[in-house]
Amino acid sequence: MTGAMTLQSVPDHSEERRRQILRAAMTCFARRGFHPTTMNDISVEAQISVGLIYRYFDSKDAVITFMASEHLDDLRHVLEQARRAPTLFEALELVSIRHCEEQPEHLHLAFVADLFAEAARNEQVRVLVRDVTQFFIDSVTDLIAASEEAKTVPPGMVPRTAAEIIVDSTRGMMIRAIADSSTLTASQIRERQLAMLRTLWPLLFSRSAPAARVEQVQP
Amino acid sequence: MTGAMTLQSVPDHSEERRRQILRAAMTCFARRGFHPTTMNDISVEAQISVGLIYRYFDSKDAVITFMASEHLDDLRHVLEQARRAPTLFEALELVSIRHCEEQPEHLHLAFVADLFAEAARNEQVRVLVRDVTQFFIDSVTDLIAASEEAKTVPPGMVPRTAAEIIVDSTRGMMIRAIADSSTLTASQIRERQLAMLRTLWPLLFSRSAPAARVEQVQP
Amino acid sequence: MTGAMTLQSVPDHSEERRRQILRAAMTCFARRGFHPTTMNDISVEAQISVGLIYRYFDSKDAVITFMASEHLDDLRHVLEQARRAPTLFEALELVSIRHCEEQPEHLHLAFVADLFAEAARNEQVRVLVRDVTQFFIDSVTDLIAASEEAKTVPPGMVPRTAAEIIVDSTRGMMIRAIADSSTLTASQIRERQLAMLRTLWPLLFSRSAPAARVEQVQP
Amino acid sequence: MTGAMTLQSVPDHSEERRRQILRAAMTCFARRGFHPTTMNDISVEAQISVGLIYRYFDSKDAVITFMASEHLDDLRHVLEQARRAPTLFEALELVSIRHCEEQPEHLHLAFVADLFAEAARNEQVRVLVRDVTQFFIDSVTDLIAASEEAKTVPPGMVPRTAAEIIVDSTRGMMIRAIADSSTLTASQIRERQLAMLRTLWPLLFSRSAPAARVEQVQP
DNA sequence: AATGAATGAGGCTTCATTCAT
DNA sequence: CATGAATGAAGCCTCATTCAT
Repeated sequence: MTGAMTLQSVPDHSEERRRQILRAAMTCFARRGFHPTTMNDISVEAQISVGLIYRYFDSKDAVITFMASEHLDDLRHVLEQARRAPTLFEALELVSIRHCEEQPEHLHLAFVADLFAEAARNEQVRVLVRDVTQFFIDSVTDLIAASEEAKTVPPGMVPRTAAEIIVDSTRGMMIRAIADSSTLTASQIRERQLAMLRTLWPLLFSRSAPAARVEQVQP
Repeated sequence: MTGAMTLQSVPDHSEERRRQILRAAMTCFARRGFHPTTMNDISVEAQISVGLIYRYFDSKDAVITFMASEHLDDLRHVLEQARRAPTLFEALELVSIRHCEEQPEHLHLAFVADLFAEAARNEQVRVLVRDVTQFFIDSVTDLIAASEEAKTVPPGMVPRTAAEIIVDSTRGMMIRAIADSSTLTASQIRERQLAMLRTLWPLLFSRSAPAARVEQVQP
Repeated sequence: MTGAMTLQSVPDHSEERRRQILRAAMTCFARRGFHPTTMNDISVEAQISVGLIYRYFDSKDAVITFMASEHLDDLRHVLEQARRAPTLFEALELVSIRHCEEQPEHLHLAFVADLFAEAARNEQVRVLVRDVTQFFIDSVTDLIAASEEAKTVPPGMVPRTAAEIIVDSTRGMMIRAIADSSTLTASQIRERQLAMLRTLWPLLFSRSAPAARVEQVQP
Repeated sequence: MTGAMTLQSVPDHSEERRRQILRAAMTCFARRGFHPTTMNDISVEAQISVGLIYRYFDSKDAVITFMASEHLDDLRHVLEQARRAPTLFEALELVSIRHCEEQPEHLHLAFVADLFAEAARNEQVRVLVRDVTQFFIDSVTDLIAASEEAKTVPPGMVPRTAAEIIVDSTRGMMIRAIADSSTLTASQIRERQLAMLRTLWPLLFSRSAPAARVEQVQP
């Protein structure tokens, strides 16, 4: 039995270390951003030596890239949950709130903002961000298409368009949240996010009538 | 007289140099981001010596901060124009398209993304971004409030809320554009931006009448 | 009995390990040289852990120094054989070819070159190289002095001088072999070495008679 | 006139710096070898900052490679002189003695040994060493072929073979000199080098007769 | 005896900034 | 005003060595 434990705990420990490093890196990245964060910062935060980080990651860039791919995994997880939500609204609530929600300790808004900035210059990260975004929109599109509400959308509004509006405005608001982060608390920001969703909701889904009007606007 | 000329031409020339440096910096920042851009990169781009940059700016950070404030000025200028647009739609078009429009050569998306990322850690930049955002929303709110369309919004939709939706989704879409920048051209991105505005438009404003007006907006 | 076995097998096993490490180190050194070879490289090559190397050697430098002294032992061994060779030519052939002969896989030219370079700065290694060289020349001198051929050398040619010429040109050619190692195969290099010896031979020894002897040497 | 001086001294100064760095590097390399020498060592020796070295050389490896190519240039220069020597003996004397002669301050034997060791692992250096060697042998071959002495060589001895023997034994002796450098002075080493040449000389060139003998040795 | 995770000093290199010309 | 050579702190990464297991 001890043998079994050992067999299990050896890779376990290794994985634990990896996570410890990633957690420390996230803390640092959230605090100062990718580029200004030094490998030493991370090692201090993780309470290990610099050299040890290189046993688990090839380079600083590898840490960033790995962290970005973790972000994609997180998102997948959230959307998995969303798919199981009883109503579309609850599903979207989960998605738009959880998307950039806080880590145990702090919002990783800063991390996500850095990720986007990094995407502008790092091909690998750009592809990741594109995948995340694509997956995000696709999933929300599916959620909408499968829902009751999709049956009563305004004319011209297709699930994908609605999904894009939701995803984009969520992200735009997130950016806004960064600027407001020293004035607003995390829960206030979350509340605001929610409020926007509640406002968009009836515009996107409920309704039946104003077809004529819209027709003219969209040539 | 030489003295007078000098007195007059120096600040003139000085301001020109300043702009030359800023233009070069923007090109570099758009290309590689703040942190990876070196002072040397800028000096080469501006075709001057490194030392000269320090005659006009205290430090690299000062260049970044100054550039951020320029961004605010640009925005003010755009909103000034928007205010003079004949219709709300045209005004919003100006605002949401021009917001992240291209430099002579390329979109400065990367610069804006970096600005947001920087906002997460640099108090000075954060305040600037907050101001930009605030000013942006306020202006759009004013535009809406002053327009004909505001009279026919859906129930519960106030000008400020509509403004927030427009601003946020514009920004969210801009982020999306970064990830897609290697796949899409600048004009395709601009077109997409425009399409979203056209979709949001009837949702936000039309509820009953002003069809005629809108007709004219869409030639 | 177990005790006896342990007492007997431990040093045995220990010596085996030592050799295993040295063999691995030689392979690495031959491949990349002293300095670029890491302790990890050696441990991987020897299929043991890094830590274990330190049970057998105090430091990386100790491995190098020990290996250098092994080189001296090898040489002693070769010269021992040479002394038992039937003719001087065969003896010299052994000496000048075997000197830098191949490991199972490849010439350890690189190792020897590193050894010489190291000699220029490491007193311990320098002394070793001096001893090797001295021993080498002395042995060849003895071989010559004891041979038939020594009786018919050109005027002014003493055994030691002939030995020096042989040793030096052998080494010089070895250096040349390094530069040619990507163009020539190990056996081509060996053949070249041999050809030089055949050329030097009549210059150094023949002056009058022992044709018959020589005939036999070259089958 | 001052202008002319300035125009001349600007590139001059740059070249001077380059040489200053190379001189310092050579001192360090001769003292401790390539790998153990740090960029900091070189900067201290050259009495400049580390960063400045990178203004003149791309990397540490570039310094080494450049230095190696300088070695080739030196050799060319020596052979140029040799070609103008009144007799073959004097020419060879120049070549075999000067080849590894001292810098203003010290023998760069250690540098050359390191060069050979480096050749075993660095393609670029290997090619350089090959070129140096080739050029060396070719030049000596030409010297011999053009000389009076070439008319009276022992049968079977062609200029190229004689050149190879001279070059190889010179190099082998140089290696030997490293091991003896703490026991012998530079001039003693030079004298020994010269003595060997004097011994080889009559073997290689003078002569007429012993054709029959040699014939049998070389099947 | 054996492992290999962990350490941390130290190497190479970059780059913001200064300053003599 | 303008240059760009020069500086040196600081970052990333490697690797000899140690030590708990």
